[in-house]
Parts: sequence; structure tokens; C-alpha cells
Amino acid sequence: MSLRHALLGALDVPRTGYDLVKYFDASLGYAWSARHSQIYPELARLKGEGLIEQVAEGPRGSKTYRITREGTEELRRWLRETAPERTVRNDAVVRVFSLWLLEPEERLEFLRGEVAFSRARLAEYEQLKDEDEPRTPKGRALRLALEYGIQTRRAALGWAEWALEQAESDLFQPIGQDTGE
Amino acid sequence: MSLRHALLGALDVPRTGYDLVKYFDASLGYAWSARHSQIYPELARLKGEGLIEQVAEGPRGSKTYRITREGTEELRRWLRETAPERTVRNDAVVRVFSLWLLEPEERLEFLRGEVAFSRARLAEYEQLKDEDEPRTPKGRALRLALEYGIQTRRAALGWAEWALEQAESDLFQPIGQDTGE
DNA sequence: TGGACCATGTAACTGGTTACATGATTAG
DNA sequence: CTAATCATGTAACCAGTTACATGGTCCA
Repeated sequence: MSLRHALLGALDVPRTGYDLVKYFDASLGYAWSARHSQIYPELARLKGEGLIEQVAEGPRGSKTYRITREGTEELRRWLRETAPERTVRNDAVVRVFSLWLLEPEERLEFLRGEVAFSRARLAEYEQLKDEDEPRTPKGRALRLALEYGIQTRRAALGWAEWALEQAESDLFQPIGQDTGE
Repeated sequence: MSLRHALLGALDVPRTGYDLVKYFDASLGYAWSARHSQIYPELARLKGEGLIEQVAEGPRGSKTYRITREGTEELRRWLRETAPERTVRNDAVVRVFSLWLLEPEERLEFLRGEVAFSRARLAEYEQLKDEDEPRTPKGRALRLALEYGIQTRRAALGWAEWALEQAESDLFQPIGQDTGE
């Protein structure tokens, strides 16, 4: 369950649930995504287990949480003692597997979408990168994560541009009834 | 729901549920993963909806399925009319966000694990690539998907090697109590 | 005073994992 | 004959999404 550890990791500075929702939509979002309907109950559970504590109550009933000593210990334990979950789920690549069923022009359309998406994402990441220069250990860890996003997204963009070229020069190929695996 | 479309895409050639399980563990696995306990019930549903049909019954009660005309139409409809789901979930990157909480030597250990993992995956993919030269439209689509895996995995490996170097030259930095975001 | 946004929560449902369960065939 | 592998299924549970629900605060 990475959600709780993503939350614990984010709560080393005090934040409200609402802050966390926005944080998941922004920087944390390139590693893990979550909706408010999942975040709020999880915060309640973490508090119940003593891994986070509520440190303030704000204007509109907002609750500010922060990680506890036990929470930090649990986070360290998770990092040290458990292996990363490697499951891959990429809807776009599933689509590529069946792309040969489409008309040539439709394939181009799909691949143009991939190029556009990766370009936009990459631009976001690079803007984040330009915003500050990391100086602290934590800042450097965040930069490492961001750099992962940039490197892999750049590769995805390169792939999409190359695939689009391939598909363009492939226009006269028939769409298939073949079984070549 | 990408699982059913991954199955439909795989069933343009006749396959048993067991074949599909292995297929998800091998090539399809770099796009989507699924266990037999999810695959068998989904096959039953697809058959119930007429999107696939059973074309043979084998020795140990094995059932061979193939996509129907309606199934192919559904697959095309999905490709044309729905947008790829872009949600990212990467446990390893969540870990990087909190990596600054570990002792320097533990950070190196984590990053060495990332290097090893990416190297192994990349080697698998490159071996798949060397196995055959695609000639048909379908073969070329599969190659496109494989090439995506290779390009992005190579980038992940490059990142991990670079991050490891960073962390090695970072050994004298304190582990942090800072709040630099 | 009304619209945008802040802020939190619950319920129903879907997707996915783990564990349970069973039996057939094949190769040594 | 026995271990590995083939082969399919179900049940309980956990994770995540969508939709429902409510109300506060701020700014124009």
C-alpha cells in the first residue's frame, strides 16, 4: 500500500488533507495519484494508528496533520524492509498492441496524441525543475524523483516521435488479417 | 477497463486462458499485468457478451477462445473513441521522495537495486527484440510496443546509474531534518 | 449576493490481489 | 509412483473511482 507511505512522506511538513489533494495533483502526481475520497479516510486511519497527528485546526474545518516519530519509523521500515512493487500498467501501450487494426490515418492520430501528451508532461516537469535549485538532502531527493520523470518522459516522447515517423512511412501497408506474432 | 481490451487484442489468435496467463507474464506484461484469477472470470464475461467465442476444448479441460467480429468491432471502438488512461503509479518513485530519511549507505543500496532491476528488464526486452524481425502490420505494432519498453527502460536505467553516482558523491551530506520543499 | 474555491466526508461500485480449491497429464 | 506442470475456477479482501453530500470563506 504505497498511498499511506506517500502520505507519510508528504507529512514531514504540516499539511491539510486539501493541501495533500493538491500535492498529489502536482508534484507527487508523477509518482502516485489519489483522489480526496481516498486521502481523507486514509488520513483518519493513519491518525488512529498514531503515525500522524493533528497539529492545528483552520478556518473552514480544515485539519493540519504532521508525521509522528512512529510514523517516521514506519516510513523508514517500509523503505528498508520492503521491495518496490514493480507492476506495470500502461493503457497507451495496451493500445499499441492493437494499433494494426486501425486505418492508417487513425493510427497517426493516436500517435500524434501520444507525442502531444508527452511533450506537455515534459514541459511541466522541466518547468518544475527550473523553479528552484535543491540545497538540502530532502530537496535533492525530490530533485532525483523529478529527474526520473524528466528522463523517462523524454524517452517516451522520443519513442512517440519515432513511432509516428514509422507509421507515416507505413501508410501504404495494408491493415492486417495476419497472425504474425 | 484495459484488461478486457488487452484480452480482446490477444485473442485475434486462438488461445486458452492458460496461454493468456503466460502471455501476460511475458510480452503483454510490459504493458499490463493480470493474474489467472482475474483472467478466467473476464473470459467468461467476454464470452457471455459475444465478444469472444470458444473454438476448441483441449485435454485437461482447457478451453480455446478467439475474438469474434463483434469483439473486433468493440476493440476498434475502444481504440478510436476512448482516450488512454494516463494515471501513473510508480512505487519506486514514491520511495525516492523519502530517500533522504535513510542513512547514506542505505540509499546506495536502494539505488543499486534500481540499477539492477532496470538492467535485467532491459536485457529481457532486448532479447525479445532479437528473436524476430517484424514483417506484418501486427508484427510491426508489437515491435512498436516493445520499442516503447526498451526506450523508457533504458532511460530509467540511465537515471538510476546517474542517481547512484549522485548519491555516492553525496555521502558526506547529513541526513536531514530540513523542510526544503 | 452570488460564484469560485476551500474543505471534508461517506456510499456504492469496480478493479485487482491473495488464498483456497480441485483435478488432469506428462516426464522421469 | 510422484513431482512438475497444465488447467480452471471461486471467495474474501483490499485498493481505487465515481457519485453523492454538505457547508464555510472570500472576493467582486
